[in-house]
Amino acid sequence: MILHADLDSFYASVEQRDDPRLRGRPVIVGGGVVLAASYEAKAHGVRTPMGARQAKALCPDAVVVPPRFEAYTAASKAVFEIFERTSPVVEGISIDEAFLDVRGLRRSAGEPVVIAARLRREVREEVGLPITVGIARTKHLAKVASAAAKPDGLLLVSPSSEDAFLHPLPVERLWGVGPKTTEKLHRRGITHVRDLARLGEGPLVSMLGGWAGRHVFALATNRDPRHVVVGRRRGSIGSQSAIGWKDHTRADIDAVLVGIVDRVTRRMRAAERLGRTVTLRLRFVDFSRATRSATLLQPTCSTDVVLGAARELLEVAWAEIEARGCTLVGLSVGNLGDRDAVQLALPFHTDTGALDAAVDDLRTRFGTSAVTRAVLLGRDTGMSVPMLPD
DNA sequence: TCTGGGGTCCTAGGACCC
DNA sequence: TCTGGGGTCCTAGGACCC
Repeated sequence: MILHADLDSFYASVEQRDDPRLRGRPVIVGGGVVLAASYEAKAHGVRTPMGARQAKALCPDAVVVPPRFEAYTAASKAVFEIFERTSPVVEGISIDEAFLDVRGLRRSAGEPVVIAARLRREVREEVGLPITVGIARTKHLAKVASAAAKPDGLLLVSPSSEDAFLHPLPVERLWGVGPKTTEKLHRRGITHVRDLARLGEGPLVSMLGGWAGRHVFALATNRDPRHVVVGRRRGSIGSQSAIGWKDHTRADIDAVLVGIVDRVTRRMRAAERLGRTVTLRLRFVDFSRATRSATLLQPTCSTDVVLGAARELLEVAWAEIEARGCTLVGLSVGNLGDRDAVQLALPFHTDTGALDAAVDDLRTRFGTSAVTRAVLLGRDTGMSVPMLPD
């Protein structure tokens, strides 16, 4: 069985832990925007990412506190230490959640429910934070189960009750179905998971596209072969900055760019990572975005090299920015692409079912992100898999 | 619901190579 | 001189997640 462990309202819970006056009160972490809201605040309809003004209107009693990222990082580290000693197979998803594979631990540690209850108790006692755990046979079910059990809960979806659990859920509860997909489905009268399962794969593929359609159908029919992958490393490091509504000169924007590039390359050096692709993301007043990227001949973490590339990209983009007649309000630089790929040749497949199975197999063994390309060309395929970290 | 900063994954098309 | 299959790498954008 797989556990999905998810800290509740993480940032807000850390604030309530560290300041007793905040306990039992609605707490909002953030400045201009809500980064996290305690359950007391959520009860008033406060959500993330909501503007602070709107949040205050919904919940006038809320205490707004600025974020303390060092405290969250430290708390996360402490919780992950508990994860690691609970199971050797832990896959971190973000600062506040992880999957734990507890198959094979029955003998030494007990039933999954017992392991999960102990995990919750230890996180509460040792780190002082509430955490919710979903338990199921697959990652997806465990994830959906923890969401259903929040806050401070524990939910086991037993193998015999999987469809009964999944089918009555609204489509947007599936992990990977966001606002756009939900809207597409709702327009066609598809509101619940059981509707997706009944509809079949074909109609979903024509509605949502190849991958998305197959993915959503697989989740709705409770097929999720993904394994818990240990030791995943992030594939990119980036930083961004909102630069405000007023008009900016080239010099203003360049100053922001210098700051962002400095931050990114510092973090790259700290993480001992190199990148080859510099990506410049621009955000406009109407919240549209544009991306410009350039790939260097050699991977680097040098501030000067990345800044040079970012400046060139900005130069190219500038004309388009002006043509757009839109004020630039955000800027970000990311750097990625240092994964060294090795080529794998797949056996010759004449039917897509066998090919998909082979691809799925690689994905479960190496992780979804590891298999970067699987092209079906006629009846042949090529695929590249990056070398795994040590 | 009108938006912060950090990410992941997939798609489609073009340049280029043999 | 033109056409073609098979393939890699790069760029840009969309959708999603926390």
